[in-house]
Amino acid sequence: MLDLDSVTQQLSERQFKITRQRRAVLRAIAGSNSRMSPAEVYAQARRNCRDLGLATVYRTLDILVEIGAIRRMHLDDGCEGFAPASAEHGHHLICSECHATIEFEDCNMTAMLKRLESRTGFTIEKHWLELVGRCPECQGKR
Amino acid sequence: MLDLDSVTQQLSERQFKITRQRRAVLRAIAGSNSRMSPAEVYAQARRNCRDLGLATVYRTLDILVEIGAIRRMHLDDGCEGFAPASAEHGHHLICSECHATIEFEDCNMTAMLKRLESRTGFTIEKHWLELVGRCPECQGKR
DNA sequence: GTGACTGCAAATAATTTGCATTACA
DNA sequence: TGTAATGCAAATTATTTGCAGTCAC
Repeated sequence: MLDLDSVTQQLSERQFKITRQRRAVLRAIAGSNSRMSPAEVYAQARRNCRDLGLATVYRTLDILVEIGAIRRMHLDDGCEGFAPASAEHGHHLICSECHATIEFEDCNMTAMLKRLESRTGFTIEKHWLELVGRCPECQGKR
Repeated sequence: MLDLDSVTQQLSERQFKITRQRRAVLRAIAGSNSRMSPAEVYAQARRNCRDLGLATVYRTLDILVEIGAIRRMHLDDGCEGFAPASAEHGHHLICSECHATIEFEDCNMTAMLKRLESRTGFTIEKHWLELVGRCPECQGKR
């Protein structure tokens, strides 16, 4: 879930203006419980802001990633999905059927990372983890 | 690393023809120690096969993903990187500076996945993990 | 021999940019 | 009011497709 007030505040602090268009994009993302493509965000946000342009959606998504309000995700068919990222260090669990998306934090990988660092000589800076499965509602389907 | 002979054999078994172009693409990927974009594969493979077309590279990469010889990766700047995937269940560790790529298998997540399944009600089908860091050679740089 | 494979060019899709205009703060 | 942000259209980039010719088996 995305907390509109706190994101809005963050935008202000960073000197970004709170425009009607940005508000519409935020509401679109906050109102969805699944990861969205730029086109989906556009379609949804347009309902609240009829003169929104697709380019603005791209520009806004970039800003939201920059301030950490949403996170870029990998999708099976390619890339460029976005989902809210409320947690400082969060990952996503996505339903392969309906794309419902849940954020979780306890990935518990420090021990494994340490082991890998000493084995490879790499210094690991970050990790990227996504889980794909079936949400409770979709488990019967297909 | 990519074992040319075994991939070639897999291609044959699946009734794919071993063409000069496919060989060049395979050699390009096998000869690199880092993840490559389609354009990089094309540039490299072209050195061994001057009349190679970019479309063929795309078609070949699709086939290689299909037979599991390489794996699609997420890159920070977007998507569509490819790296060899020799292990049945492997993940990648990528250097953020030079893009050197190492595959590893022991991700050790079963306990965490179980916990998450019971907490969320999801059935987790697969996970996607990538680590980004600095390889030994690049640790001084920047 | 023949069907899968190819290069090329054209088509499509996705994203970014330039610029005159608008609207936050 | 001044400047960042916008919509639109054009430009760019990435990927896919159609098709006549080619080549692996």
